[in-house]
Amino acid sequence: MTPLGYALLGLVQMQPRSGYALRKVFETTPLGGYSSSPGSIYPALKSLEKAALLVTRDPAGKRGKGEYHLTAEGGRRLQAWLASPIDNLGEAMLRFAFLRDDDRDAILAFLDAFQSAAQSQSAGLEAFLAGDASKGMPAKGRIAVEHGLRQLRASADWARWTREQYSTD
Amino acid sequence: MTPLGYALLGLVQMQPRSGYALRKVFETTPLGGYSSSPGSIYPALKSLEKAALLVTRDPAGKRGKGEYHLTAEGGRRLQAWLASPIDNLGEAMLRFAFLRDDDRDAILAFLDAFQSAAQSQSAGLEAFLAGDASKGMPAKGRIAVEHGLRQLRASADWARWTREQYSTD
DNA sequence: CCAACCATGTAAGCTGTTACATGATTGA
DNA sequence: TCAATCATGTAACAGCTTACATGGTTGG
Repeated sequence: MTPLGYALLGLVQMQPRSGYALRKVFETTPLGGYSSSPGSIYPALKSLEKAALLVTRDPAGKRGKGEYHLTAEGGRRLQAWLASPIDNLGEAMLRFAFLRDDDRDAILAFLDAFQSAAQSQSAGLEAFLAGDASKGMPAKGRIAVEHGLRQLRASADWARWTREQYSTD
Repeated sequence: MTPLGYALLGLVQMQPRSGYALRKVFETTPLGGYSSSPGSIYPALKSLEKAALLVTRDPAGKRGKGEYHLTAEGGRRLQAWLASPIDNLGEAMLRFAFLRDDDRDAILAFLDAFQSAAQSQSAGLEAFLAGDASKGMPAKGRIAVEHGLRQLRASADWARWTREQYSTD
């Protein structure tokens, strides 16, 4: 499953939607980074449907076409993804957006894991800069790595800040 | 041309290398984010060679196989890429690493453009948060966007900091 | 001599991009 | 009625990932 697939599952879980409505979300929000254009979304929806993670249900009073709903298996897969260990910080942010609002424990656990992943990646870059491997590198290479470090620190700061929001209210 | 292709051109320009040596660079530096494993690098090298942006030259006293060298056209393509307007900040960092150290003007121009791209993307996210499109969004969605904002601000800060390094020495 | 590393590839499969195609509905 | 937008797709192509295959060289 690709990030796009999980994004679709997550959006449908929040609220059943038609393919077109899902596309609109990607077009009008920063989620757009995970997709673009019908050429990826419709095939992805088809494949989720074939895998029985989504179903189209027709009615709901509206005259429109079918809306996608999450199946039980789809819900399980989404949950498993949300709870899996963090390896990729970019994908992790997508996960954060889909965590259940009422599951405070999961949110706090996520934030801790996210912060510690960011810190350990920072430590990796620092070790790289301190080590032999970076010796032959031109100055701008090292400065580019510094950019990566600043990004990781910003991520860790975000996690700290967000954790406060969630624990002190 | 993909980022990987440009990364290969840039590395070869810094110093002619064999395919294996190039792979090692990706394996042992943070540049690794742009590739992995032979399955992408060797085919990419072949295609750059077919496009006449790289050539293999055998000798150099060493008994090893051929090393890749940049052709005149390859140099032009690399230059054009380095000088093109910034649209993607991630790719821009790759470019920064390959800017010529002696071309101070280009470096300063890059940093200005990078900073202004980061700021304009920040402004875009802020506008999104202030606008109607974000109204229906759950709280965690907005907090995830805040993460994006912090990343962009960290990028802009990096550009300011780096610019100082380059102008005051 | 054998393990490790040098060194280069190929093939299958999946995703995503781009670009095009189609038809229905609706507001001016 | 005509343009815009709703709504859904398909086809060609390129790129990457994974996994496998193959041989040479070298240090212990």
